[in-house]
Amino acid sequence: MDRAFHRAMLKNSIEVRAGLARLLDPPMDLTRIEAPDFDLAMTLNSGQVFHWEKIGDGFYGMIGDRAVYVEQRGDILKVRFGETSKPAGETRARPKVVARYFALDHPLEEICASFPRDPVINAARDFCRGLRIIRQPQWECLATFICSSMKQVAHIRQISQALRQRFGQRKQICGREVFSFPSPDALARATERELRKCGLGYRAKNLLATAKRVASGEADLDSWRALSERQLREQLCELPGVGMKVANCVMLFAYERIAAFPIDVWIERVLRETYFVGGRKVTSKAMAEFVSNYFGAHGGYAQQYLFHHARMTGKRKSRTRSIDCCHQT
DNA sequence: CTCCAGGGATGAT
DNA sequence: ATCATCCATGGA
Repeated sequence: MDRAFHRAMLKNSIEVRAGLARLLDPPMDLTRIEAPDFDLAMTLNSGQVFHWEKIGDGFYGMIGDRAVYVEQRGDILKVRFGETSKPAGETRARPKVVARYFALDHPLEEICASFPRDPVINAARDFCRGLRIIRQPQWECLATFICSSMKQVAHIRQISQALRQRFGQRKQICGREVFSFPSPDALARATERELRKCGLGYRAKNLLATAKRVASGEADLDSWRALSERQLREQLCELPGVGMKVANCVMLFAYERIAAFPIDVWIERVLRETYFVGGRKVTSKAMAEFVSNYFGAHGGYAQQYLFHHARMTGKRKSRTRSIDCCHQT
């Protein structure tokens, strides 16, 4: 009977563990949000935002200071917010916040229809159906892209995660930990050495200097929303670690300036191979002028589609192409 | 192992 | 105004 007792305990233990495991699963009472013409996974993996983690069917991350779980079922998003530390923790998801973050109001059909017609942008448009330019918090976006210089997307994700874990606030969603992006003050109080421990390398100095400017109010990111495109770019470029490319990313991803056209190594490769074939000595100014004229008012979207398509179809410098012709698995 | 990455600041032409 | 060089780090 002693053995029977142990068996009963073991069974009980297993059932308890199974119950706990169920609690850690995404809960059933998810808020449903209609999201037609939207591809959540492609949007979150397109190199515009770096902290969402895919586990199972959904993504765990944060929108502002709220922990969020979100998964896509066809044209429906199922969402849950984590408990907030603010008045009487409510966990009801607020669809408006999610819809705004994922820019579900952007008229994608209209935007895509405004693209010029050529084989390269056509292919990118078809490949990236449902990819949206999301609305990111300004500081989070600015700081992350200061860290992005000469880093691969995987590295940026790693740096973002390290900064969040070390300097952000821990939250919980569906039994998992997520961390908020640290405030300007939190980073401004850090030392360069501490930042370097997050894998920042030489970017630590720039991030720290910019954090101090923002924390002190010398740089008022929110008030810059009223500026013209040119004025906004000017202000951003005065911040340490921010040049044309990063400024355009922040304008595109955090200021709704969807004409902004960041030119990184991938996009430059596409431009040179597609629109500047043979032409030597193409200055960066000439490229910026060309894309502004050619892609127009929604150039940022065209840029993001070209970027994601080029990256996913892996067209780096012609690699050792020896065995990708006729092998079978 | 080597290669390269969502670049920017700096100093020399 | 354009150009070369250096800057750290780690995934592929």
